[in-house]
Amino acid sequence: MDKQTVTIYDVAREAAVSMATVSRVVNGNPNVKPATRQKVLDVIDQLDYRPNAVARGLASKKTTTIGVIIPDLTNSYFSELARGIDDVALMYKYNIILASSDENHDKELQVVDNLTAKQVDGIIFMGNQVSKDLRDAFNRANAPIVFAGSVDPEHQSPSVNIDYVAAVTDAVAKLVSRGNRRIAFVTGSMDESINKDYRLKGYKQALSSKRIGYDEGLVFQTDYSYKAGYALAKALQDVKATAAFVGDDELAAGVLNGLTDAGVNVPEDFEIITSNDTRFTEISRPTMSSITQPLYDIGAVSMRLLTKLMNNEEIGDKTVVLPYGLKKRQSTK
Amino acid sequence: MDKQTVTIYDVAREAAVSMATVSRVVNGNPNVKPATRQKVLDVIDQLDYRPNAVARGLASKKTTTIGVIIPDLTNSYFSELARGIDDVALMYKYNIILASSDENHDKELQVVDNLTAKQVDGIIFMGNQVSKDLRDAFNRANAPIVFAGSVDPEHQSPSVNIDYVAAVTDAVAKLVSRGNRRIAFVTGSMDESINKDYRLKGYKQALSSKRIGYDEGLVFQTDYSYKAGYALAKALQDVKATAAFVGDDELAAGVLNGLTDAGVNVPEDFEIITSNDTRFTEISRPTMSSITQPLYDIGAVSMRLLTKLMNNEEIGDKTVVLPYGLKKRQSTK
DNA sequence: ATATTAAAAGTAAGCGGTTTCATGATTGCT
DNA sequence: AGCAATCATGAAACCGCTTACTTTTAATAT
Repeated sequence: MDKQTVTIYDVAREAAVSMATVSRVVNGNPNVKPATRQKVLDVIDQLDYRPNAVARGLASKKTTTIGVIIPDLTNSYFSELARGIDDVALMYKYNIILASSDENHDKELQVVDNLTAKQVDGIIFMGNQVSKDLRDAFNRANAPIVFAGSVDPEHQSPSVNIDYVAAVTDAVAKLVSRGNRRIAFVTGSMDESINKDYRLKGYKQALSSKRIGYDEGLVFQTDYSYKAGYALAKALQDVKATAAFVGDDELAAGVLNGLTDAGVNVPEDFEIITSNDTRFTEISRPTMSSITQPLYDIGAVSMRLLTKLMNNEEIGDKTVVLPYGLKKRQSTK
Repeated sequence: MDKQTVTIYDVAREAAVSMATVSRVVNGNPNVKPATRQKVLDVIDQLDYRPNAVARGLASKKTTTIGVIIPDLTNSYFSELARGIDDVALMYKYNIILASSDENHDKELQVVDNLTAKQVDGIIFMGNQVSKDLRDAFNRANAPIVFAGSVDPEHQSPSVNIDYVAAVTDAVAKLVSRGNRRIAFVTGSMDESINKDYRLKGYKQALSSKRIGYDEGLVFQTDYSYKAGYALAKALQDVKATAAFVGDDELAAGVLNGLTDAGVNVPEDFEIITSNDTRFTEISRPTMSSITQPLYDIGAVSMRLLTKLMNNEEIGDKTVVLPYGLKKRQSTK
């Protein structure tokens, strides 16, 4: 059944050297005479030897595998991050064990323990609630963690982000400056720190700096889906909002289309700014103005940071903040 | 540095049994006296022992890890499949090593060898060209492969799909029945078997059954991106096409918006049917008519099939064909 | 030539489990 | 009570590689 696999031992025998020597050439250890190295290399080639990564992992305690915890694969925001992660992981020869969390606490816990059992060398976490349990699980993992495009409210773990507060402040201020007084704040669950502690803060900040009162009735929490956004159209009209900041592009597309289908003209009667500048912002009609963030880079930088951590390199600031912007498209005047 | 990890040996000592016994209880082997089992379980609990999956993998030659080769994480078609895969993988306790191929041959090759080195128990492949080299790499992997939402033109590997030929035939026939005579065929590279051998066949079939000549000038190959589609608008008008079948939703959205922005009314002046029924079809305006496929299920079934294969279970037909449909939305009359 | 040092190669002990096989403890029967 | 059959456990080999340590070989110095 099993195809005969050739092991380091076979190579050693065939090349008439010890396993140690073979291991050395495989690992690029310089303490090998060129002639010997060549001989071994030839045998490796001839036998088509391929080192068993599992054995290697056990012996060296390094698996060259990292875990990536992602709330939702099908959400562009996360998949763009993942792409950045993936690319630099490849660059540094790490493999990725992808683990979906569905933003579900128990699942996250289980997933982390799982990754720990698999002895990953590091973990990239996307998600926005970190319970004590989860923190414990992280610690058990005995591997560095970095938060990618996700915020660690307690600033215990390294993370790479944009300045969410400032970004939202800017976005909402823009809406205000266009004369909007009743600006809805539409995001996912307020249990998520990014919403509760960052975005909402930016929202309030923008309002108060313009002397606009905060009205809780304008705050909508729902899930990050097109459908959820679409369904929100009526409520938005009911509260007489004339604009909205939305925390997710797909959600924003839903809001946009829901409103449009309800006969509301965007941007004339209602302005929308969304958050992630994913492809949805271009595809929808009207196209959507958005906060822009370097999604790919957030992923890439996270992974790069992780490699440093795994390498025990000194790193400066544990939290890196990437620049954001505001892109005007058709959903704002 | 390293946190003290507790091993099976520690548990054995503490519980005053042998490692073998601990191993047995961990693995649910029935040959353990209930009292002993309980004692061991208690110690495991007390010591917070967690088996090292790498060691396990080496000893048992099973890693409970599978490889998933995906051309593009950010493409909804694939990420929807991946979600299905992920869910049932979780169900069966498998972890996923995600490997992006970018639909690039060399990368695919490297990736497969990589997964092989990591001793994955199985592989799910998405992609549409299988060179001899790649086939060889698959064989070396010594692990079952299944093609998910991708076609193996030589029918050597198990796969789960829809009937692409029939689906495209239906779609194009629908366009014809609306009176369109010049129907463009817009997809990705013709190097991909799914395009060259399946979709195109369906296209031709639909035309010839309606006695419409095949015009190569109506066939467009490009990459699966919004931009590419958008850029195609002019060419589409130049060849005087009045409708198009498009092989990817994002691409279709590009075509749609490109046309719209060029002043062409969809569907009045130009009808579009796309292929994957992803969320883009709902978000665009007008919404897009599409072939419907059970994306999640294709992924899920693929994974389920893989588990059977890994388990050496007898399976009936190596290629499972799931039902497709046609969903009329606003991009067709 | 010989002593000293550095470079190259080998030995073998793990890494943390699984699993085969042997052995001792139980149980069932007559 | 005596013996076979069954169950529960332990001993130890092994999975395929890395690595600390030792030995051998080569190079340089004296």
